[in-house]
Amino acid sequence: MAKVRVRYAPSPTGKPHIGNIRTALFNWLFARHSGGDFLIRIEDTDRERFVEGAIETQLHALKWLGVDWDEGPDIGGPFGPYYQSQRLELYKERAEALIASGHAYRCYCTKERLDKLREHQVERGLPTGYDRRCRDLPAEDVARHEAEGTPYVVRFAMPREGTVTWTDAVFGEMSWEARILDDHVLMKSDGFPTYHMANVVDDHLMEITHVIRGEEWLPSTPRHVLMYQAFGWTHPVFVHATNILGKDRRKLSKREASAEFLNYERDGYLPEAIFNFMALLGWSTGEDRDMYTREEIIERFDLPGLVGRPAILDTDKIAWYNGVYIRALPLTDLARRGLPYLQAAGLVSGTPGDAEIDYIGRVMALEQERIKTLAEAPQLADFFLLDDDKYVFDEKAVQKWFRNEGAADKLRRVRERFESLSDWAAAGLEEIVRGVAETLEIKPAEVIHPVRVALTGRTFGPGLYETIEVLGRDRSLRRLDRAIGLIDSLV
RNA sequence: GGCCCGGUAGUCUAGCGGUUAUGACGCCUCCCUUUCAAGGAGGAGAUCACGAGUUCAAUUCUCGUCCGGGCUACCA
Repeated sequence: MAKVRVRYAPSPTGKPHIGNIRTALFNWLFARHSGGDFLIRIEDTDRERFVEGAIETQLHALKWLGVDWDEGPDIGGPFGPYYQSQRLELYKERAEALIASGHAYRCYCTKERLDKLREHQVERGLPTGYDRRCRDLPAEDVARHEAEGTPYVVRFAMPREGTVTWTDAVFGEMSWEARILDDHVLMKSDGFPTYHMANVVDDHLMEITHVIRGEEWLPSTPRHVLMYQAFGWTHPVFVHATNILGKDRRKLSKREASAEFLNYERDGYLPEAIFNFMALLGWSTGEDRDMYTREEIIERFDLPGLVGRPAILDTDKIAWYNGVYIRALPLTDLARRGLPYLQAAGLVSGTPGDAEIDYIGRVMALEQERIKTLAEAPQLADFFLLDDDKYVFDEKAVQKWFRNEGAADKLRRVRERFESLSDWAAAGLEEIVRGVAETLEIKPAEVIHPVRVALTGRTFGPGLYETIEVLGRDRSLRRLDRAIGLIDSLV
Protein backbone atom coordinates (compact mmCIF):
# COMPACT_ATOMS: atom_id res chain seq x y z
CA MET A 1 0.00 0.00 0.00
CA ALA A 2 1.20 3.47 -0.89
CA LYS A 3 2.59 5.70 1.82
CA VAL A 4 -0.07 7.89 3.34
CA ARG A 5 0.16 11.50 2.23
CA VAL A 6 -2.27 14.10 3.47
CA ARG A 7 -2.42 17.85 3.30
CA TYR A 8 -3.82 20.95 4.92
CA ALA A 9 -4.66 23.50 2.26
CA PRO A 10 -5.62 26.84 3.76
CA SER A 11 -6.47 29.81 1.63
CA PRO A 12 -4.87 33.02 2.89
CA THR A 13 -8.10 34.96 3.15
CA GLY A 14 -8.29 35.59 6.88
CA LYS A 15 -7.46 34.42 10.35
CA PRO A 16 -7.40 30.71 11.16
CA HIS A 17 -10.80 29.32 12.11
CA ILE A 18 -11.05 26.61 14.73
CA GLY A 19 -12.85 24.35 12.27
CA ASN A 20 -10.03 24.60 9.77
CA ILE A 21 -7.38 24.03 12.36
CA ARG A 22 -9.22 20.97 13.57
CA THR A 23 -9.25 19.67 10.01
CA ALA A 24 -5.51 20.28 9.89
CA LEU A 25 -5.16 18.42 13.18
CA PHE A 26 -7.08 15.41 11.85
CA ASN A 27 -4.85 15.32 8.78
CA TRP A 28 -1.74 15.57 10.89
CA LEU A 29 -2.93 12.89 13.32
CA PHE A 30 -3.68 10.56 10.46
CA ALA A 31 -0.25 11.13 8.92
CA ARG A 32 1.58 10.63 12.19
CA HIS A 33 -0.50 7.58 13.06
CA SER A 34 0.22 6.00 9.69
CA GLY A 35 3.85 7.04 9.42
CA GLY A 36 2.92 9.13 6.40
CA ASP A 37 3.59 12.67 5.23
CA PHE A 38 1.71 15.79 6.17
CA LEU A 39 2.13 18.76 3.93
CA ILE A 40 0.83 22.29 3.71
CA ARG A 41 -0.28 23.83 0.47
CA ILE A 42 -1.36 27.44 0.14
CA GLU A 43 -4.48 27.81 -1.97
CA ASP A 44 -3.98 31.39 -3.03
CA THR A 45 -5.99 31.29 -6.21
CA ASP A 46 -8.35 34.09 -5.26
CA ARG A 47 -6.38 37.24 -5.78
CA GLU A 48 -9.16 39.50 -4.64
CA ARG A 49 -9.55 38.00 -1.21
CA PHE A 50 -5.87 37.64 -0.37
CA VAL A 51 -5.04 38.97 3.07
CA GLU A 52 -1.53 40.09 3.92
CA GLY A 53 0.01 38.04 6.72
CA ALA A 54 -2.63 35.34 6.59
CA ILE A 55 -0.18 32.62 5.63
CA GLU A 56 2.07 33.48 8.57
CA THR A 57 -0.79 33.32 11.08
CA GLN A 58 -1.93 29.99 9.66
CA LEU A 59 1.52 28.50 10.11
CA HIS A 60 1.86 30.10 13.52
CA ALA A 61 -1.42 28.57 14.66
CA LEU A 62 -0.23 25.09 13.71
CA LYS A 63 3.15 25.56 15.34
CA TRP A 64 1.51 26.73 18.53
CA LEU A 65 -0.67 23.63 18.56
CA GLY A 66 2.38 21.47 18.06
CA VAL A 67 1.50 20.38 14.55
CA ASP A 68 4.52 20.16 12.27
CA TRP A 69 4.74 19.48 8.56
CA ASP A 70 7.02 17.55 6.25
CA GLU A 71 6.59 19.75 3.21
CA GLY A 72 5.24 23.23 2.90
CA PRO A 73 5.55 26.79 1.68
CA ASP A 74 8.28 27.70 4.17
CA ILE A 75 10.39 24.55 3.91
CA GLY A 76 9.70 23.37 0.38
CA GLY A 77 9.80 19.70 -0.53
CA PRO A 78 9.95 17.34 -3.49
CA PHE A 79 6.47 18.21 -4.74
CA GLY A 80 6.74 22.00 -4.72
CA PRO A 81 6.09 24.73 -5.17
CA TYR A 82 3.52 24.76 -2.38
CA TYR A 83 1.82 27.96 -3.43
CA GLN A 84 -0.84 27.44 -6.05
CA SER A 85 -0.15 30.89 -7.44
CA GLN A 86 3.24 29.51 -8.46
CA ARG A 87 1.79 26.50 -10.24
CA LEU A 88 -0.28 28.27 -12.84
CA GLU A 89 1.42 26.59 -15.79
CA LEU A 90 0.58 23.19 -14.37
CA TYR A 91 -3.12 23.95 -14.28
CA LYS A 92 -3.10 25.55 -17.68
CA GLU A 93 -1.50 22.49 -19.25
CA ARG A 94 -4.04 20.16 -17.68
CA ALA A 95 -6.90 22.38 -18.70
CA GLU A 96 -5.70 22.32 -22.29
CA ALA A 97 -5.42 18.57 -22.10
CA LEU A 98 -8.99 18.36 -20.89
CA ILE A 99 -10.18 20.59 -23.73
CA ALA A 100 -8.29 18.42 -26.21
CA SER A 101 -9.89 15.26 -24.91
CA GLY A 102 -13.36 16.81 -25.01
CA HIS A 103 -13.79 16.95 -21.23
CA ALA A 104 -13.70 20.72 -21.06
CA TYR A 105 -14.44 23.74 -23.23
CA ARG A 106 -13.96 27.47 -23.42
CA CYS A 107 -16.87 29.59 -22.35
CA TYR A 108 -17.18 33.19 -23.55
CA CYS A 109 -20.28 34.12 -21.62
CA THR A 110 -20.10 37.46 -19.84
CA LYS A 111 -20.60 38.01 -16.17
CA GLU A 112 -23.71 40.03 -17.04
CA ARG A 113 -25.28 37.18 -18.97
CA LEU A 114 -24.51 34.76 -16.15
CA ASP A 115 -26.05 37.08 -13.58
CA LYS A 116 -29.17 37.51 -15.66
CA LEU A 117 -29.41 33.76 -16.17
CA ARG A 118 -29.20 33.13 -12.45
CA GLU A 119 -31.75 35.81 -11.70
CA HIS A 120 -34.13 34.23 -14.17
CA GLN A 121 -33.63 30.77 -12.66
CA VAL A 122 -34.16 31.97 -9.13
CA GLU A 123 -37.32 33.85 -10.13
CA ARG A 124 -38.84 30.74 -11.61
CA GLY A 125 -37.72 28.50 -8.78
CA LEU A 126 -35.50 26.53 -11.12
CA PRO A 127 -32.21 24.94 -10.10
CA THR A 128 -29.43 27.41 -10.71
CA GLY A 129 -26.49 26.60 -12.92
CA TYR A 130 -24.80 27.31 -16.22
CA ASP A 131 -26.97 26.59 -19.26
CA ARG A 132 -24.10 25.24 -21.39
CA ARG A 133 -24.55 27.77 -24.12
CA CYS A 134 -20.86 27.69 -25.09
CA ARG A 135 -20.54 23.94 -24.88
CA ASP A 136 -21.55 23.35 -28.48
CA LEU A 137 -20.71 26.69 -29.97
CA PRO A 138 -20.53 26.66 -33.80
CA ALA A 139 -16.97 26.68 -35.12
CA GLU A 140 -17.34 30.12 -36.67
CA ASP A 141 -18.37 31.66 -33.31
CA VAL A 142 -15.36 30.14 -31.61
CA ALA A 143 -13.11 31.44 -34.39
CA ARG A 144 -14.61 34.90 -34.05
CA HIS A 145 -14.09 34.98 -30.29
CA GLU A 146 -10.53 33.84 -30.72
CA ALA A 147 -9.88 36.48 -33.35
CA GLU A 148 -11.38 39.16 -31.14
CA GLY A 149 -9.57 37.90 -28.08
CA THR A 150 -12.77 37.58 -26.05
CA PRO A 151 -12.00 36.72 -22.44
CA TYR A 152 -13.04 33.20 -21.55
CA VAL A 153 -13.18 30.69 -18.77
CA VAL A 154 -12.67 26.97 -19.13
CA ARG A 155 -15.59 24.83 -18.04
CA PHE A 156 -15.79 21.15 -17.29
CA ALA A 157 -18.01 19.27 -19.72
CA MET A 158 -20.18 17.43 -17.24
CA PRO A 159 -21.55 14.10 -18.46
CA ARG A 160 -25.19 14.57 -19.38
CA GLU A 161 -26.24 11.37 -17.70
CA GLY A 162 -24.98 8.61 -15.49
CA THR A 163 -24.27 8.22 -11.82
CA VAL A 164 -21.15 9.10 -9.88
CA THR A 165 -20.36 6.87 -6.97
CA TRP A 166 -17.56 6.77 -4.43
CA THR A 167 -17.06 5.83 -0.82
CA ASP A 168 -16.60 8.52 1.76
CA ALA A 169 -14.65 7.42 4.81
CA VAL A 170 -17.19 9.11 7.09
CA PHE A 171 -20.48 8.96 5.21
CA GLY A 172 -20.05 5.70 3.35
CA GLU A 173 -21.43 4.93 -0.11
CA MET A 174 -22.22 8.10 -1.99
CA SER A 175 -24.13 8.30 -5.22
CA TRP A 176 -25.00 11.38 -7.31
CA GLU A 177 -26.74 11.92 -10.61
CA ALA A 178 -24.36 13.68 -13.01
CA ARG A 179 -27.43 15.24 -14.60
CA ILE A 180 -27.91 17.69 -11.72
CA LEU A 181 -24.34 18.96 -11.89
CA ASP A 182 -23.63 21.98 -14.05
CA ASP A 183 -20.49 22.70 -16.04
CA HIS A 184 -18.40 24.31 -13.36
CA VAL A 185 -15.51 26.63 -14.07
CA LEU A 186 -12.01 25.14 -14.10
CA MET A 187 -9.98 28.16 -15.16
CA LYS A 188 -11.00 31.73 -14.49
CA SER A 189 -10.61 34.46 -17.07
CA ASP A 190 -7.61 35.85 -15.20
CA GLY A 191 -5.74 32.62 -15.87
CA PHE A 192 -6.06 31.38 -12.31
CA PRO A 193 -7.59 28.00 -11.59
CA THR A 194 -10.67 27.59 -9.43
CA TYR A 195 -10.50 25.53 -6.26
CA HIS A 196 -11.87 22.50 -8.07
CA MET A 197 -9.17 22.56 -10.71
CA ALA A 198 -6.19 23.40 -8.54
CA ASN A 199 -7.27 20.98 -5.88
CA VAL A 200 -7.66 17.97 -8.11
CA VAL A 201 -4.50 18.63 -10.09
CA ASP A 202 -2.38 19.27 -7.00
CA ASP A 203 -3.72 16.41 -4.97
CA HIS A 204 -2.83 14.12 -7.84
CA LEU A 205 0.56 15.64 -8.55
CA MET A 206 1.44 15.70 -4.87
CA GLU A 207 0.34 12.08 -4.54
CA ILE A 208 -2.20 12.78 -1.84
CA THR A 209 -3.79 9.54 -0.69
CA HIS A 210 -6.48 10.89 1.65
CA VAL A 211 -8.33 14.14 1.35
CA ILE A 212 -9.49 15.02 4.84
CA ARG A 213 -11.47 18.23 4.54
CA GLY A 214 -14.55 20.02 5.79
CA GLU A 215 -18.06 18.78 5.24
CA GLU A 216 -18.84 21.78 3.05
CA TRP A 217 -16.90 20.05 0.27
CA LEU A 218 -19.12 17.02 0.20
CA PRO A 219 -21.44 18.42 -2.49
CA SER A 220 -18.58 19.18 -4.84
CA THR A 221 -16.93 15.81 -4.42
CA PRO A 222 -18.82 14.24 -7.35
CA ARG A 223 -17.35 16.96 -9.55
CA HIS A 224 -13.90 16.05 -8.33
CA VAL A 225 -14.46 12.34 -8.84
CA LEU A 226 -15.57 13.01 -12.40
CA MET A 227 -12.53 15.18 -13.00
CA TYR A 228 -10.19 12.46 -11.80
CA GLN A 229 -11.94 10.13 -14.22
CA ALA A 230 -11.60 12.60 -17.09
CA PHE A 231 -7.89 12.87 -16.37
CA GLY A 232 -7.59 9.12 -16.15
CA TRP A 233 -6.38 9.30 -12.55
CA THR A 234 -7.55 7.37 -9.53
CA HIS A 235 -8.99 9.59 -6.88
CA PRO A 236 -7.80 9.72 -3.28
CA VAL A 237 -9.94 8.57 -0.38
CA PHE A 238 -12.33 11.34 0.56
CA VAL A 239 -12.88 12.02 4.24
CA HIS A 240 -15.36 14.71 5.18
CA ALA A 241 -15.15 15.98 8.72
CA THR A 242 -18.29 17.65 9.99
CA ASN A 243 -18.55 21.31 10.83
CA ILE A 244 -18.21 22.84 14.26
CA LEU A 245 -21.34 24.69 15.32
CA GLY A 246 -21.87 27.56 17.71
CA LYS A 247 -24.22 27.54 20.68
CA ASP A 248 -26.99 28.69 18.35
CA ARG A 249 -26.54 25.45 16.38
CA ARG A 250 -25.38 27.41 13.38
CA LYS A 251 -22.04 27.01 11.70
CA LEU A 252 -19.59 28.81 13.94
CA SER A 253 -19.24 32.20 12.36
CA LYS A 254 -15.86 33.79 11.98
CA ARG A 255 -17.08 36.70 14.04
CA GLU A 256 -17.42 34.68 17.21
CA ALA A 257 -14.46 34.80 19.56
CA SER A 258 -14.54 31.05 20.10
CA ALA A 259 -14.11 30.51 16.36
CA GLU A 260 -10.93 32.46 16.02
CA PHE A 261 -8.20 30.03 16.79
CA LEU A 262 -5.52 32.48 17.86
CA ASN A 263 -7.79 33.74 20.62
CA TYR A 264 -7.02 30.61 22.59
CA GLU A 265 -3.36 31.44 22.61
CA ARG A 266 -4.04 35.05 23.51
CA ASP A 267 -6.44 34.12 26.30
CA GLY A 268 -4.02 31.82 28.04
CA TYR A 269 -5.13 28.37 27.02
CA LEU A 270 -2.43 25.74 26.90
CA PRO A 271 -1.84 24.20 23.48
CA GLU A 272 -1.78 20.73 24.99
CA ALA A 273 -5.27 21.30 26.43
CA ILE A 274 -6.63 22.62 23.15
CA PHE A 275 -4.99 19.72 21.34
CA ASN A 276 -6.68 17.21 23.63
CA PHE A 277 -10.04 18.94 23.38
CA MET A 278 -10.03 19.43 19.62
CA ALA A 279 -8.96 15.89 18.82
CA LEU A 280 -12.01 14.67 20.73
CA LEU A 281 -14.44 17.05 19.07
CA GLY A 282 -15.87 15.07 16.18
CA TRP A 283 -13.65 12.10 16.75
CA SER A 284 -13.80 9.42 19.41
CA THR A 285 -11.52 6.69 20.65
CA GLY A 286 -14.48 4.67 21.80
CA GLU A 287 -13.03 4.55 25.29
CA ASP A 288 -14.47 6.09 28.45
CA ARG A 289 -11.67 8.59 28.78
CA ASP A 290 -11.19 12.29 28.22
CA MET A 291 -7.57 12.87 29.04
CA TYR A 292 -5.00 11.78 26.50
CA THR A 293 -1.44 12.75 25.82
CA ARG A 294 -0.48 13.74 22.33
CA GLU A 295 1.19 10.36 21.82
CA GLU A 296 -1.86 8.46 23.00
CA ILE A 297 -4.04 10.28 20.53
CA ILE A 298 -1.65 9.66 17.65
CA GLU A 299 -1.55 6.02 18.57
CA ARG A 300 -5.35 5.75 18.52
CA PHE A 301 -6.31 8.05 15.68
CA ASP A 302 -8.25 6.43 12.88
CA LEU A 303 -10.87 7.29 10.29
CA PRO A 304 -13.74 5.12 11.58
CA GLY A 305 -13.70 7.11 14.81
CA LEU A 306 -14.76 10.26 12.98
CA VAL A 307 -18.26 11.30 13.99
CA GLY A 308 -20.69 12.01 11.19
CA ARG A 309 -22.70 14.73 12.86
CA PRO A 310 -21.79 18.35 13.47
CA ALA A 311 -20.59 19.20 16.97
CA ILE A 312 -21.41 22.25 19.02
CA LEU A 313 -18.39 23.90 20.57
CA ASP A 314 -18.57 23.71 24.36
CA THR A 315 -16.42 26.49 25.76
CA ASP A 316 -17.05 25.31 29.33
CA LYS A 317 -15.39 22.05 28.51
CA ILE A 318 -12.40 23.80 26.99
CA ALA A 319 -12.02 25.75 30.22
CA TRP A 320 -12.23 22.52 32.21
CA TYR A 321 -9.55 20.87 30.08
CA ASN A 322 -7.36 23.90 30.49
CA GLY A 323 -7.75 23.86 34.26
CA VAL A 324 -6.75 20.21 34.38
CA TYR A 325 -3.66 20.85 32.28
CA ILE A 326 -2.69 23.91 34.29
CA ARG A 327 -2.91 21.97 37.53
CA ALA A 328 -0.70 19.29 36.05
CA LEU A 329 1.97 21.79 35.03
CA PRO A 330 5.31 21.71 36.85
CA LEU A 331 5.62 24.89 38.88
CA THR A 332 8.50 26.34 36.92
CA ASP A 333 6.55 25.87 33.70
CA LEU A 334 3.48 27.51 35.13
CA ALA A 335 5.48 30.51 36.33
CA ARG A 336 7.31 30.82 33.02
CA ARG A 337 4.10 30.62 30.99
CA GLY A 338 2.14 32.89 33.27
CA LEU A 339 4.81 35.56 33.41
CA PRO A 340 3.96 37.26 30.10
CA TYR A 341 0.37 37.75 31.24
CA LEU A 342 1.53 39.30 34.51
CA GLN A 343 3.84 41.57 32.58
CA ALA A 344 1.15 42.58 30.14
CA ALA A 345 -0.99 43.62 33.10
CA GLY A 346 1.86 45.76 34.38
CA LEU A 347 2.27 43.69 37.54
CA VAL A 348 5.79 42.54 36.76
CA SER A 349 8.60 44.45 35.12
CA GLY A 350 9.86 43.53 31.69
CA THR A 351 13.10 42.14 33.08
CA PRO A 352 12.40 40.54 36.44
CA GLY A 353 15.38 39.55 38.57
CA ASP A 354 15.94 36.16 40.17
CA ALA A 355 14.26 37.17 43.43
CA GLU A 356 11.20 38.38 41.55
CA ILE A 357 11.03 35.21 39.47
CA ASP A 358 11.26 33.17 42.64
CA TYR A 359 8.47 35.19 44.22
CA ILE A 360 6.23 34.77 41.17
CA GLY A 361 6.83 31.05 41.31
CA ARG A 362 5.61 30.95 44.90
CA VAL A 363 2.57 33.04 44.01
CA MET A 364 1.66 30.85 41.07
CA ALA A 365 2.01 27.78 43.26
CA LEU A 366 -0.76 29.12 45.45
CA GLU A 367 -3.00 30.10 42.54
CA GLN A 368 -2.42 27.02 40.41
CA GLU A 369 -5.49 25.10 41.43
CA ARG A 370 -7.90 27.94 40.87
CA ILE A 371 -6.60 29.26 37.56
CA LYS A 372 -8.56 28.26 34.47
CA THR A 373 -6.55 30.25 31.95
CA LEU A 374 -3.19 31.97 32.18
CA ALA A 375 -4.92 35.23 31.31
CA GLU A 376 -6.73 35.01 34.64
CA ALA A 377 -3.47 35.11 36.56
CA PRO A 378 -3.30 38.91 36.85
CA GLN A 379 -6.77 39.36 38.28
CA LEU A 380 -6.36 36.45 40.70
CA ALA A 381 -2.88 37.28 41.89
CA ASP A 382 -2.63 41.05 41.55
CA PHE A 383 -2.71 41.68 45.31
CA PHE A 384 0.51 39.69 45.65
CA LEU A 385 2.24 41.92 43.14
CA LEU A 386 0.77 45.34 43.83
CA ASP A 387 2.48 47.69 46.29
CA ASP A 388 1.32 47.51 49.89
CA ASP A 389 -0.54 50.78 49.56
CA LYS A 390 -2.01 49.96 46.15
CA TYR A 391 -3.90 46.68 46.40
CA VAL A 392 -7.63 47.29 46.36
CA PHE A 393 -10.07 46.63 49.16
CA ASP A 394 -13.26 45.07 47.93
CA GLU A 395 -16.26 47.15 48.97
CA LYS A 396 -18.34 44.21 50.15
CA ALA A 397 -15.45 42.66 52.00
CA VAL A 398 -14.86 45.86 53.93
CA GLN A 399 -18.54 46.14 54.65
CA LYS A 400 -18.71 42.66 56.07
CA TRP A 401 -15.47 42.37 58.06
CA PHE A 402 -14.26 45.85 58.91
CA ARG A 403 -17.41 47.70 59.85
CA ASN A 404 -17.91 46.07 63.17
CA GLU A 405 -16.90 46.40 66.77
CA GLY A 406 -13.47 44.97 67.47
CA ALA A 407 -12.18 44.58 63.92
CA ALA A 408 -9.25 46.88 64.51
CA ASP A 409 -8.53 45.28 67.86
CA LYS A 410 -8.27 41.84 66.27
CA LEU A 411 -5.85 43.10 63.66
CA ARG A 412 -3.74 44.92 66.24
CA ARG A 413 -3.41 41.78 68.31
CA VAL A 414 -2.46 39.74 65.28
CA ARG A 415 -0.01 42.38 64.15
CA GLU A 416 1.69 42.56 67.50
CA ARG A 417 2.28 38.83 67.66
CA PHE A 418 3.27 38.60 63.99
CA GLU A 419 5.97 41.15 64.63
CA SER A 420 7.65 39.05 67.25
CA LEU A 421 7.33 35.73 65.39
CA SER A 422 10.79 34.30 64.89
CA ASP A 423 10.11 31.71 62.19
CA TRP A 424 7.95 33.27 59.48
CA ALA A 425 6.12 30.18 58.24
CA ALA A 426 2.53 29.04 57.80
CA ALA A 427 2.48 26.86 60.93
CA GLY A 428 3.56 29.63 63.29
CA LEU A 429 1.26 32.14 61.65
CA GLU A 430 -1.70 29.83 62.09
CA GLU A 431 -0.85 29.36 65.72
CA ILE A 432 -0.94 33.10 66.25
CA VAL A 433 -4.23 33.67 64.48
CA ARG A 434 -5.91 30.87 66.36
CA GLY A 435 -4.31 32.07 69.58
CA VAL A 436 -5.85 35.51 69.14
CA ALA A 437 -9.26 33.94 68.59
CA GLU A 438 -8.84 31.92 71.73
CA THR A 439 -7.86 34.92 73.77
CA LEU A 440 -10.91 36.81 72.55
CA GLU A 441 -13.07 33.70 72.95
CA ILE A 442 -14.37 33.82 69.41
CA LYS A 443 -14.26 31.41 66.50
CA PRO A 444 -11.04 31.34 64.47
CA ALA A 445 -13.03 32.36 61.41
CA GLU A 446 -13.85 35.64 63.13
CA VAL A 447 -10.18 36.49 63.02
CA ILE A 448 -9.22 34.73 59.82
CA HIS A 449 -11.63 36.62 57.62
CA PRO A 450 -10.70 40.14 58.67
CA VAL A 451 -7.02 39.25 58.40
CA ARG A 452 -7.56 37.97 54.87
CA VAL A 453 -9.37 41.13 53.88
CA ALA A 454 -6.66 43.22 55.51
CA LEU A 455 -3.86 41.50 53.62
CA THR A 456 -5.49 40.78 50.27
CA GLY A 457 -8.42 43.16 50.05
CA ARG A 458 -10.80 40.35 49.23
CA THR A 459 -12.72 37.45 50.74
CA PHE A 460 -11.40 34.63 48.64
CA GLY A 461 -8.07 33.23 47.60
CA PRO A 462 -5.46 30.65 48.55
CA GLY A 463 -5.00 29.40 52.08
CA LEU A 464 -4.49 32.37 54.44
CA TYR A 465 -1.32 31.20 56.15
CA GLU A 466 0.40 30.24 52.91
CA THR A 467 -0.58 33.62 51.54
CA ILE A 468 0.91 35.44 54.53
CA GLU A 469 4.04 33.35 54.36
CA VAL A 470 4.61 34.27 50.73
CA LEU A 471 3.81 37.92 51.34
CA GLY A 472 6.55 38.03 53.98
CA ARG A 473 6.84 39.79 57.29
CA ASP A 474 7.44 43.36 56.20
CA ARG A 475 4.70 43.47 53.64
CA SER A 476 2.22 41.73 55.93
CA LEU A 477 2.84 44.16 58.77
CA ARG A 478 2.55 47.15 56.46
CA ARG A 479 -0.71 45.82 55.14
CA LEU A 480 -2.11 45.24 58.61
CA ASP A 481 -1.21 48.82 59.47
CA ARG A 482 -2.93 50.04 56.35
CA ALA A 483 -6.07 48.04 57.15
CA ILE A 484 -6.12 49.26 60.76
CA GLY A 485 -5.86 52.80 59.47
CA LEU A 486 -8.72 52.16 57.12
CA ILE A 487 -10.92 50.76 59.86
CA ASP A 488 -10.16 53.72 62.13
CA SER A 489 -11.11 56.10 59.33
CA LEU A 490 -14.44 54.32 58.92
CA VAL A 491 -15.60 55.02 62.45
C1' G B 1 -36.80 26.24 -4.47
C1' G B 2 -33.25 22.01 -5.84
C1' C B 3 -29.47 18.44 -4.25
C1' C B 4 -26.89 16.21 -0.19
C1' C B 5 -25.66 14.93 5.04
C1' G B 6 -27.19 14.33 9.92
C1' G B 7 -30.80 13.58 14.59
C1' U B 8 -28.62 9.19 21.88
C1' A B 9 -29.66 14.09 28.61
C1' G B 10 -28.25 21.54 27.94
C1' U B 11 -23.17 20.00 25.48
C1' C B 12 -19.27 16.40 23.66
C1' U B 13 -19.83 11.17 23.14
C1' A B 14 -20.03 5.16 23.69
C1' G B 15 -23.27 1.83 21.35
C1' C B 16 -22.90 -1.22 15.79
C1' G B 17 -30.55 -6.61 17.04
C1' G B 18 -31.31 -8.68 23.23
C1' U B 19 -27.39 -3.27 28.05
C1' U B 20 -30.25 -1.30 34.70
C1' A B 21 -28.36 3.01 27.32
C1' U B 22 -21.28 4.41 28.42
C1' G B 23 -17.93 8.15 30.07
C1' A B 24 -17.10 13.37 30.45
C1' C B 25 -18.42 18.88 30.71
C1' G B 26 -22.14 21.76 32.98
C1' C B 27 -25.94 21.73 37.05
C1' C B 28 -27.51 20.15 42.29
C1' U B 29 -26.45 17.88 47.34
C1' C B 30 -23.09 16.28 51.02
C1' C B 31 -17.93 15.69 52.90
C1' C B 32 -13.16 18.20 53.48
C1' U B 33 -12.23 23.43 54.89
C1' U B 34 -10.73 30.11 57.13
C1' U B 35 -12.83 31.77 51.88
C1' C B 36 -12.59 30.60 46.64
C1' A B 37 -10.95 26.64 44.18
C1' A B 38 -9.19 21.70 43.90
C1' G B 39 -10.36 16.81 45.70
C1' G B 40 -13.83 12.83 47.53
C1' A B 41 -18.95 10.71 47.70
C1' G B 42 -23.66 10.97 45.68
C1' G B 43 -27.87 13.03 42.59
C1' A B 44 -31.10 15.07 38.88
C1' G B 45 -31.18 15.07 33.67
C1' A B 46 -32.55 10.64 27.43
C1' U B 47 -40.49 8.46 25.66
C1' C B 48 -32.36 6.92 22.01
C1' A B 49 -36.69 13.33 17.08
C1' C B 50 -41.65 11.27 15.49
C1' G B 51 -44.63 7.54 12.72
C1' A B 52 -44.85 3.10 10.14
C1' G B 53 -42.65 -1.39 8.72
C1' U B 54 -38.78 -5.94 8.97
C1' U B 55 -37.87 -9.28 13.18
C1' C B 56 -39.21 -13.67 18.52
C1' A B 57 -36.69 -8.90 19.69
C1' A B 58 -35.23 -2.57 17.66
C1' U B 59 -31.41 3.19 19.94
C1' U B 60 -29.23 -0.25 16.41
C1' C B 61 -32.06 -2.49 9.74
C1' U B 62 -35.83 -0.11 5.85
C1' C B 63 -39.24 3.79 4.43
C1' G B 64 -41.89 8.34 5.40
C1' U B 65 -42.50 12.89 8.30
C1' C B 66 -40.41 16.69 11.14
C1' C B 67 -36.21 19.32 12.74
C1' G B 68 -31.03 20.85 12.19
C1' G B 69 -26.82 21.53 9.05
C1' G B 70 -24.19 21.99 4.29
C1' C B 71 -23.96 23.16 -0.92
C1' U B 72 -26.28 25.54 -4.92
C1' A B 73 -20.01 31.90 -7.52
C1' C B 74 -14.93 33.27 -12.80
C1' C B 75 -14.78 32.24 -3.09
C1' A B 76 -12.40 28.66 -0.98
